[in-house]
Amino acid sequence: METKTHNEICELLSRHDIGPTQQRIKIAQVLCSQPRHMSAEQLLEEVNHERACVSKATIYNTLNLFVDKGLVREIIVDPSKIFYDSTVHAHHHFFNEQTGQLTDVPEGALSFKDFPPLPEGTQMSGVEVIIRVRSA
Amino acid sequence: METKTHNEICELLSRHDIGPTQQRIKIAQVLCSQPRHMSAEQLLEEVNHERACVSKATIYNTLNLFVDKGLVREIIVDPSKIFYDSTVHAHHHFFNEQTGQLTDVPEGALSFKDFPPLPEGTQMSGVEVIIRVRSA
DNA sequence: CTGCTTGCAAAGGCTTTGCAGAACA
DNA sequence: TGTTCTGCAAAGCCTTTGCAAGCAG
Repeated sequence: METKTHNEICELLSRHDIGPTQQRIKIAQVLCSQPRHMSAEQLLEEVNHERACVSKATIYNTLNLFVDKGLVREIIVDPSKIFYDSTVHAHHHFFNEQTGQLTDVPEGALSFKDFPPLPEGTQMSGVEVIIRVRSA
Repeated sequence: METKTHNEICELLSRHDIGPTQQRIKIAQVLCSQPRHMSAEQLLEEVNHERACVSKATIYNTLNLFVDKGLVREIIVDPSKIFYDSTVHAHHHFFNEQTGQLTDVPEGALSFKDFPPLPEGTQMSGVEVIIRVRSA
């Protein structure tokens, strides 16, 4: 698996104003080394692959911190759990309802022709397109 | 509030192959008389507005049944609860992250120019566009 | 009568929180 | 040394489930 160096991760964290602790580095290493979509549970499992060393509470605290600081993005597609996406810039997703797999729509493959005006007194904070699929 | 008649609701239910019990009629009356987006909790409150007569379990059972039968649609925008939408045909949503308000994008106001091919071996089951907004 | 439906209470799963101990500057 | 972070356990919230009582045909 392609990974970023320890230094690259630390820079990434400090660029987002996040103090580099061991646990945060470990979590960022797994989630942010490449474009990925993971649930807290998957992340917990992978981070602690060899031996447990990051607790569930820390996983959640850290993910919320990362979201807060704009390092990762929350994707809401499944009522039972949140996915975290290491790709922050605008892009869209396929969601396989049967497998729970979340994958990226290739950049530029989706664009709008008409786009509606926002409701009065609001500003946009993001657009998400979820293309739900199931095995044929 | 504009409502459908008892008979219209019963027809609607039977058209979807749902046996018309008192509780189901009451729930459908609230949710389906006009285009609405409601959480289970909102629905529970409104159905039992005068005096409690539909239990929480029945609300959930009934909503799942309605979704199953295609009478209403689930909207996943908030990790903490599911919204149920009485408008079934394809349309999209504004979601105000601050107020939790979910509103419809007017029909025809949004269209795609480019649309990506689906992943191998899958068929589409739906497309949802969520435009997240916050008060300006 | 027979099968489906309801509703209570309990369980379940994901996430958050409180608080004491650990880590770091 | 003082502040921040971690981690355990417990709590919280939404939703589902088990099961006995109720209703409808």
